[in-house]
Amino acid sequence: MSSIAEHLTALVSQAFEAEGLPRDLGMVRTSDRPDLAQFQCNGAMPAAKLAKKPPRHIAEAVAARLQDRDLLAKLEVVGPGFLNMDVTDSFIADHLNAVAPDPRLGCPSRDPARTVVLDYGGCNIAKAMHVGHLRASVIGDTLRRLFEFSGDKTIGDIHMGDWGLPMGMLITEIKREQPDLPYFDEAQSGPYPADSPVSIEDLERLYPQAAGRCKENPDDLDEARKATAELQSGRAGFLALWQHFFDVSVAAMEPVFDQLNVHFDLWYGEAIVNDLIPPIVEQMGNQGISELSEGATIVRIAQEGDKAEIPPLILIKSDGAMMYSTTDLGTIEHRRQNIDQDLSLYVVDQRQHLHFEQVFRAARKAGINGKAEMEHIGFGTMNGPDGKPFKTRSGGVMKLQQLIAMAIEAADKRLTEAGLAADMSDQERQEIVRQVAIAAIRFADLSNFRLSNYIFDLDRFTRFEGKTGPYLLYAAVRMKSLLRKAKDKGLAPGQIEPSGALERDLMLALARLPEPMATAYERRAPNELCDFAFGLAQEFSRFYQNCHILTETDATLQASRLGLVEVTLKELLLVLSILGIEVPERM
RNA sequence: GGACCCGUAGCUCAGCUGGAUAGAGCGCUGCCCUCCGAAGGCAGAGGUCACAGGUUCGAAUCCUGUCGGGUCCGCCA
Repeated sequence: MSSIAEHLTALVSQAFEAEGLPRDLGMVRTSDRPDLAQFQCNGAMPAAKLAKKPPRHIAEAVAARLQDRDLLAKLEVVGPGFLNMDVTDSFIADHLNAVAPDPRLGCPSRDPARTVVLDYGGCNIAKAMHVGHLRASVIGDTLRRLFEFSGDKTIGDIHMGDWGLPMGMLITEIKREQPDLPYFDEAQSGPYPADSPVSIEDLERLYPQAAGRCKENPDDLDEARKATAELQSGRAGFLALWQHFFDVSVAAMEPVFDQLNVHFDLWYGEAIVNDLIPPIVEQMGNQGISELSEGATIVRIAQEGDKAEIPPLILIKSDGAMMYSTTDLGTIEHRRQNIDQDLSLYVVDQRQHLHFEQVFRAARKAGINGKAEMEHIGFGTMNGPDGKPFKTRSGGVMKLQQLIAMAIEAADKRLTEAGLAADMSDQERQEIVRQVAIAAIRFADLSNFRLSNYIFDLDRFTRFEGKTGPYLLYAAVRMKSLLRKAKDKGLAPGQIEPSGALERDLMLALARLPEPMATAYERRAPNELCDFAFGLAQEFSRFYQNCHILTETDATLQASRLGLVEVTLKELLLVLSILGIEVPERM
């Protein structure tokens, strides 16, 4: 099954080939000028150069080979050599009837399917998630859903920051407050208590406290370094304590990600690759890739063609400790050993672009990535109304939980204003409020192009009017409501029949689905799906406004329109599910 | 100093692998509820696509330069 545009592309490509021209000139796409035609092909213009013939002549020759009247309602050559096409209403209707029962709604599955690891989240143990984690997790989760739908096998990895100096700082800080805990007694090696001696609140308080102390006093810093080294070399008490940090932190993260509909398959962190680091360092030494420079072990990664000199990757600092680049190499090694992966996507702030360039080059140089391609999927920052990075009113870092709470409050207010969800139980209403809030946040974030910075404006995002998540929810709920009412009246959706212009416009919009799906995949650009979902909802509203269904007296037309509503809903729900947006039954 | 990202309507943003009259939302003006959810629809005003060159039959899109904003640049993560 393929889209109408693909179907036309195949035909027009054949015609170009028959004219002795390259096939790919026959690419047909949705017309930029819907007032002139439904579909267009611009291939005659570039062909003119190759064939040294006027583009109009080429377009006319191609057109002459396309006299398939069952398919084309219109075929004309316009302007310098545009090939404009309309397909017949019956072809469009047939296409939709074929696509409607398909769970993929006509979207092809990628062949060959690949195994793709997506690295998003990047949260740190013992530190509350802040707004910066929102984009990583929402974009990453959406790409995971998109790749999975497109036919790939996907693995989402949160890739937590759970190793290194901050852990040593925490250990020494806790020792200061509770020196009698068994974890610090070198004489014993367990078993240790099952319950954590610290809560997430403790950790969030202790970490900044410890960091401040280490900054002030070099002796404290040394102690923290020592504890870090002991942890990393496997001291049992410290490992047991660290495990509590990990568990307590994950337990705090899970509900936040649940609220956001963000899912991870793997809750790995840096700690898991600890043992892989020494062999990698040794290997790179043996390969002659690394070298000593100013006391540090570095990997030079400059390549020919670089516009500027790219600084080397530091594998081991002059004090013997490793850098996060080293850990990232460890992660690549870990994945190569454990996952048969074809591609790794790193959904991380664009500011880290250079870092990933360094890591990828070093990994390729040493061959530790195996067959896996690696790609940094950067994104811009989320700013406050002043255009600067989003902060709380008092100027501090805003926690992700706080932001979600604000969105929920705003959504609640909107629903009250609109008199929605008024007759529902508290529990039901609460869930709808959450769904509206998350739809607002996710849609707002995803509808901007990934690399752009954007301004977080909760008031705007939670509106039901305009290009917002709540508007899409409204549109989908209205469809559900309509189908419910029809069912109550004993009406069932039927075959979609060719009918009026409004129906045709909606059908054409529906038939386009594979295009944004493919573009979003190729460019790793969820905003393509947002644009499509919004355009579809608008097209539906137009149809809904003007084509009444429940009062329609022509039974065939009525069943056809109901069928159209049903497919529209299916398609909208599919796209929204990829965006991680849930739609309530009513609101 | 060097590199990367960005500059499009009053505001917030799409469009950028070259194509016809540059789009959307908000805001603004005027219409449309005896009818399925008006949280909607229709019509309209509003843009020298930062600026200057270049390539091309054709440039918001590609190239060069200038100006303006952001970011990054070996021992933090």
